[in-house]
Amino acid sequence: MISMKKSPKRPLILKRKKLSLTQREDNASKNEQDSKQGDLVPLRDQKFPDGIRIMDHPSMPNTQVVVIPKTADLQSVIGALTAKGKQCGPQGPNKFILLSSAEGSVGGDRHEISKKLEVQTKRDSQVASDGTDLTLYDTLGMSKIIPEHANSSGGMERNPDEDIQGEIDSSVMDDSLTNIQWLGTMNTDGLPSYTVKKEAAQENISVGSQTKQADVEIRDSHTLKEQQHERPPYSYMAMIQFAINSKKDKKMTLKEIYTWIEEHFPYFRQTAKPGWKNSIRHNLSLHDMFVRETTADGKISFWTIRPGANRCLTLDQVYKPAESSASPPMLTVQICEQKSTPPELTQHQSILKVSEKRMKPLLPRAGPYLIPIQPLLVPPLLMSPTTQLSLHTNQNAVCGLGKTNKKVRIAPKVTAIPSQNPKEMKKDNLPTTPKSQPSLANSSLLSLDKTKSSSRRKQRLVLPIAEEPVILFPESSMFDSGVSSDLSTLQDTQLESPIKKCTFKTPIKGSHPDSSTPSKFSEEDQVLSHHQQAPWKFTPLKKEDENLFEFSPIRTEQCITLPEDTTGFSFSSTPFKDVPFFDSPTNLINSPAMDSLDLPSGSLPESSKPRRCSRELQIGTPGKNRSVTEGLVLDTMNDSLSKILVDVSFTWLEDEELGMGNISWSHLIPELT
Amino acid sequence: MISMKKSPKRPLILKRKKLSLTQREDNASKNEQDSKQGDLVPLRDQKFPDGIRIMDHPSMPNTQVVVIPKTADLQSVIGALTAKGKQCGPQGPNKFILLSSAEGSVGGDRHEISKKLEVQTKRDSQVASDGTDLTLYDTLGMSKIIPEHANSSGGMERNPDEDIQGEIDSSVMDDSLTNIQWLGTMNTDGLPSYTVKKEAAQENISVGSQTKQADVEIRDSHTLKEQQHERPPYSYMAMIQFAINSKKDKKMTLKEIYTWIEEHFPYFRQTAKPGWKNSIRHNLSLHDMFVRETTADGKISFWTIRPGANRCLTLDQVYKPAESSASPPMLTVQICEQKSTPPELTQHQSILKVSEKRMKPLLPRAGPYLIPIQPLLVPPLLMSPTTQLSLHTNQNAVCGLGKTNKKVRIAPKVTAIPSQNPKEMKKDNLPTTPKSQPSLANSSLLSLDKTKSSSRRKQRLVLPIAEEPVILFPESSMFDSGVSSDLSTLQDTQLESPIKKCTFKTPIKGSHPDSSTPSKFSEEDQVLSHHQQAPWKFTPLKKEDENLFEFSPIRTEQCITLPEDTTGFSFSSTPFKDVPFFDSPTNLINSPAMDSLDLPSGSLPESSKPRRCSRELQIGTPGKNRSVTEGLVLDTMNDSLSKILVDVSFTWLEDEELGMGNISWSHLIPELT
DNA sequence: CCGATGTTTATAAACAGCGGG
DNA sequence: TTCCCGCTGTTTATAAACATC
Ligand SMILES: [Mg+2]
Ligand SMILES: [Mg+2]
Repeated sequence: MISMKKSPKRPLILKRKKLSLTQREDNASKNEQDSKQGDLVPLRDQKFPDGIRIMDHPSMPNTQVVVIPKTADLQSVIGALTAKGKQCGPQGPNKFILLSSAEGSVGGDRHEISKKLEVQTKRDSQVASDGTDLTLYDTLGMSKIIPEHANSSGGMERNPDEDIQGEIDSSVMDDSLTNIQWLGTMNTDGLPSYTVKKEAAQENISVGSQTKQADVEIRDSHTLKEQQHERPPYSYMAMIQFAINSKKDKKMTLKEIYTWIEEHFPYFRQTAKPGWKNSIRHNLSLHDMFVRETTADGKISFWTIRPGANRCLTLDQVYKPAESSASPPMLTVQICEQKSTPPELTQHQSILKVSEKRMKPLLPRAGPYLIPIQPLLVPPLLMSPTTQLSLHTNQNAVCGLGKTNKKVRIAPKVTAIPSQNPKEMKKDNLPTTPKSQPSLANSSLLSLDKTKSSSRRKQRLVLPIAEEPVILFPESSMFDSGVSSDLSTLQDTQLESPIKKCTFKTPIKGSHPDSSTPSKFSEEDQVLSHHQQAPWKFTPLKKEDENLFEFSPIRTEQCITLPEDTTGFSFSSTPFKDVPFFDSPTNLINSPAMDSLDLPSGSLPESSKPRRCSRELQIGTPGKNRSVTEGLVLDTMNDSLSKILVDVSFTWLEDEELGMGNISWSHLIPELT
Repeated sequence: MISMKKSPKRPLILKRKKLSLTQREDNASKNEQDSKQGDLVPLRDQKFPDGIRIMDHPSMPNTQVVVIPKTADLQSVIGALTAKGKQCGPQGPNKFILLSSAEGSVGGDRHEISKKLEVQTKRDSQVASDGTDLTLYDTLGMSKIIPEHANSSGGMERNPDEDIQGEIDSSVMDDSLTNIQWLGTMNTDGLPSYTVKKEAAQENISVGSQTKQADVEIRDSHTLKEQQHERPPYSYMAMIQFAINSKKDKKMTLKEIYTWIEEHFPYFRQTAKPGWKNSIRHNLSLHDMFVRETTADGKISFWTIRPGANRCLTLDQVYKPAESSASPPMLTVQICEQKSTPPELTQHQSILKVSEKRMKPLLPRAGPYLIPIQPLLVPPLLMSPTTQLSLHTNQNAVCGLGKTNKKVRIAPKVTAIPSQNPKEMKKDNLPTTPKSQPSLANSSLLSLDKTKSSSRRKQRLVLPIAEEPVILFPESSMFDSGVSSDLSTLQDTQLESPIKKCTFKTPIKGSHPDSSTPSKFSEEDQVLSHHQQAPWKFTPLKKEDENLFEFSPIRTEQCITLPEDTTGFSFSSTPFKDVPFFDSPTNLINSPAMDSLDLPSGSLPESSKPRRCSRELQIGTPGKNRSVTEGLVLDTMNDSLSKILVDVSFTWLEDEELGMGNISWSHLIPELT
């Protein structure tokens, strides 16, 4: 009761999860190629017959980009690459970014904007409310999460071990609803309708005037004024990036950022508590990705995105058709502007915003997070059945996904189950000795809540060599860009409707475990008892199980801070071909171990210009000539295969190279099963 | 009402504040030495006649250490250094660490531990409750804050423009009380006495067994068991450092950290909500200073402090006598273990834990923050009266402090006004159009609350040359070590006693301004109305005044991540004379501009040992041979003069050099006025 | 003196991964 | 063996306390 409506505090994360595909242990000796799954092609000899091209990634150590023709056998390729990666070990290429050299637009690949925000060059038109989203279910653990993959619209149960494998499911999930929600209207739960009208609302525009133009972009949209506005599915970090990147010079004052966000996300003007601005400032300060600059006279402060950290995320990238076919694709994964960041980008989730197709508002975690794909695709490829994988490797080794598959949303398809689909997620494990977090399980709308699971980043880095030199920050940073999914209204519903008489603390999670990550529920209990001293303290330290982690990369871009040129590589607009990271990709194939420190820095022009990041150079058409393409990341150190969206803008990879167009691995995947 | 007792969420920060001493604008041409204040001595010719020695700091760029005999004219020296700094500009030395070569123990310099925690080698004994703390008042803005500098014990008002200048005031402020509070007992406000007994309490010890020994240190102390325990004045970050640094190998598992903290700070075992562990984990992940390592087999994770970021903070440093007279002093500012961090430490607050004298629990911000000293000391030295300084520069230019002086606590003296001194802080500006935050002004105990102010770090970096090369991260990091002050119980009192009928929202802060930094009060208002939708949204963007900031350093240690040796410079114990940073200090005097990148790295033995931070080498007597000495930092780029505590352990500065002993600038300062 | 802007710290939470039962 | 649960880690959201201008 205390907490009224208000959207869920943090955007509920939709899909994440690291899929372990192989054994990962050090039985590398036997898994070279005898991965008893059959068709293990060329072995580790990169002489892929199918016209596959492999080249080193210009900025990420131990990473290679593999361009595969659509006709190639993906499974074979993955098997071969995995073997190669395993063979090379931590010092050789162990991460592969797979791109299709053919082009194919997935069914439901492009969506319509569903609203007017940033209308421009929309491709085909498919109303978001009916948008066909590509949804995948991963077959990992989390058994309690029922598929709830509704083929038509309402979410009905789906028994496990079923479809899960083609995965490209353009069913109109209730998710479509969610997509629209955040745009306004769609108020879900009946809350006291406190339409606190904010009459002023226009000074924002006036203030925005200082910034010349460059963001004349939207503004037309909102026909919806005093709605209620759902919270957008983007994190503050993502929205700030959207805002800053919308300016040609990539600089914005705090006020402009406020204004931009308010204009593009009415939620913050209409519904959000005033504290949201505090959060914006907090994010600007907290993330070293955001750097404050000042005019020469020190009179004005601008916020910029640290060169090298700017993935040039823009709202239209995730919200608009993206009209990718425009400019030449280039694999800009993270190089963008700087050269001074050798060892940082290593992480397997280092690419770009993931999973949301163009113009899909409700992206399932746009940040650098990986969007895992079905594990069954790969497991068969290599290694033995992996006797003791993480947990579920075995069960889903067969393409028939057993129950317990989690839904994973892939880029384009927005069918993310809106909020009104009472699909019972395993609906039976509810009342049992509930000890897990939320399972509050109230009837309607909360189904999705428990269902989605996600995956973060770091954690469990298989540490190449343990105590080696140079490894100081093995995988380091790969600052995440913050776009996340949400599905909102879930949390809320739980809070508001459930009157939760004092004792109605679904035993689940009533007494917090020692590690005590606060849960919404335990908190509520507190509230009920009026902060009644709560029997805190649980004689700590229950067990002793240590986890096996490794090094954990430092989370903030190391950024050698050397000369820090930046001038030439703003990227974002005109594909800077001037700086050929690698001219001939082919001759780089099979490049041996490249230490994490000596990667790209040398290949860039050492014009040690001090600061001035990418500023002037990245003016060009904002968000235009960048095209996002689906790709896969194979991390042999991790034994993971993840789906990503690659922001293609790589000099050496011209249009003809990778077919540009919206390559959809989702289409390729079915071929494997 | 909702929020019961519970210590204030964040340790209330005691003293911080950057004092601007000069005009800072670009009228540098005229301020060379004609600072119409008279006695501007040797000009910028470093030929200081008084036997002053100047040497470059081994790790901080553009920083020199100046050792001044007690007999020297401080004012003159500062004036000369300032002129020099201004002359050299951003590329030359512009920060000076001033140390006294004589030794003098300030009155009330050493305090007793007041409790038993870590009893060992206490110097003289002066009970903390009666500890004579050195307190300064800065004469900056914040007019509402009355001096409340009680010469005896109770805090009585003191009219402005008075004493403020000798500043070394050993009056027994009620602060002494505060010091003890957090040790246990001292429960201040009457809270429902929920002595939730934690019977188990011993498993912690059992768990701690895995860590051999090395932290047998305390454990004796608590005669106070089921007290109520005040929250310690240290941040989580600081406590984690205390914990990790207590281990010989500087590694700890999460559990061990939990245990260590619980054992040393009963508050977390007895009083804190279970969420504190979540906070610990959060801090470990969030701060890149904490790095997770894993055993070769990947079975166990240890948390370590990133080499180069470890200031080797230990609880006994801030809580024990420190018995500094033991080993030879060495200016170890931040070198400690690594060499690979050239450009980071630059910041003017880069030294060590500040302000708390030995064994003072309630340190006023132990982190890298600077403890500013009286501004009036310097203003007269240089520059014109600064016609339009920040705000108050003029008014306090005279040593007579006008009203509006804030209290600033200096290292040793703990007299920080406990919580029961109803000194009316300006007691008159209370009811006026209250718009400021707390001024809730309930009778007793809240006086101190509003009084203390502090100072953060970054913000307003005068940017040496604006768009210059190399300046990429001007002052960069200087990760703060998190020790902060608290004075606790303040916040609480406000919350509990004031029943605050729903409408009793002291108009003060009732309607939040546009920037809306949430305030405790507006929150309470919310609570009263049961989260009543609150009239959010305030048509934002009031004025337009831009601030004049500059670059703002990235907040997390840049750490070049090169070889990353670390082996040799653990520091902390035996003064490593083996690594003479600068043999002959004198010949380094007046060293010209030294770029921020090429400073110390060359002077260290390049044994590029990969990781293994400082681990094995810094075993020695924990917290023993380091001695903390007061010093001043003159930053000519900033025109600031700040008082710091220097952890002396610098090879080239032997005992005889800087008299070791507790040099107290507070004593020197009076000479200037 | 206040409000906008910046910096940090504290807490709560949502998840992911893993290991033990 | 499975599955569930708790501990460990990672991030994001918010509220706050301060600082600076
Ligand atoms: Mg920042
Ligand atoms: Mg960390």
